[in-house]
Amino acid sequence: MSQGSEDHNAGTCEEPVELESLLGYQLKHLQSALRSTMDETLRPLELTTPQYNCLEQLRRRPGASNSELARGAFVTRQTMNTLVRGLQERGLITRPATAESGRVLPTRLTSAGVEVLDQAVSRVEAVSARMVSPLDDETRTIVTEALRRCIAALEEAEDG
Amino acid sequence: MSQGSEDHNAGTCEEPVELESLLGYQLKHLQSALRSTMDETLRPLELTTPQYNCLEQLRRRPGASNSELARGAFVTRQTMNTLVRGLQERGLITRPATAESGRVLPTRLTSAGVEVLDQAVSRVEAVSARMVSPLDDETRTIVTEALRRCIAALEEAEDG
DNA sequence: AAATGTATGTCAGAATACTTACATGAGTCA
DNA sequence: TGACTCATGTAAGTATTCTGACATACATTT
Repeated sequence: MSQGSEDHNAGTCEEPVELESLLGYQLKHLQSALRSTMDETLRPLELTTPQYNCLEQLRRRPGASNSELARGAFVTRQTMNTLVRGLQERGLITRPATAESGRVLPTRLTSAGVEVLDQAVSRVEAVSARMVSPLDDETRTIVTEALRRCIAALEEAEDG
Repeated sequence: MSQGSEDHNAGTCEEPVELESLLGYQLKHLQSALRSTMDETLRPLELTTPQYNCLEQLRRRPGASNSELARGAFVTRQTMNTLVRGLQERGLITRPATAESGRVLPTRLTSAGVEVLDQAVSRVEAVSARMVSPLDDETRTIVTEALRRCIAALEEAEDG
């Protein structure tokens, strides 16, 4: 604390901590590396990482709505909408033109989509395996659980 | 379509693993939450997270080149260039119009930039502290080290 | 039934970041 | 010196994602 604020040139000139020891920095670095590697891996299938995420979500929740997919992929509805359209035009997913009950248009994988997704999954799993290869089982569990707690800590106090 | 390969529904229908147990998923989730929280925290200062990262880099490496900043922030030179211009127009950083020796235009924080950055740093550190608050010191070390190893594993085999 | 609140899908525009491309300066090597 | 390589800065165009806005459909309340 201490906000005498006058004689504290500390704010700027102190070299606070090594970047590499900051979780946020490592997080961003790893995310960047993972994204690059995944894009590279998926390029032969003409899929981007967000597109893959969309298909993957759909595999786990067949018939999901656009908004549901968006929440699961941590993007906005609008972003997911453009994503869905692209995949729809390519024939990888289907979506009814009109809603059955509400406004929800349940989306599903086509057989072509399943085919592409199968290839994508095996590639992505290989990347994922490579990423965690330096960690033993116990460490993986610890890290995953730790990240889960960090997420909760960030989100709990947020109003929305 | 329908090819002989009907009886291997394994590729798609198997529910492979819980999403929450996948490191990549948790990574994305946490990154998303962190980004949102940081943007929210920095909004009163009229700074976005990328802009903050730029200033923060500059604090650690005064006189860094645009390309250097880009690498440190995991964005392209061009992206950092637009970022730098915006901050320059706002008077938070300075950049010589012409290069002294090579083509490098060393960038530095202005006193106004230092002032804003100081406020930003304290806010961001609060967010960061909240994020890691559920972890004890040992776990933080383990997680940070684990992420470092994952980064290395992803990057080592890459030609890029 | 009417009003309200919530969730969805979608359009339009702006912000953001990337890819491609080119020119310039410096270092290396013949 | 000249050719080659590499890194930098920048421009133009594209792609991606967001914010703001609006209409629709259902549930709840009055």
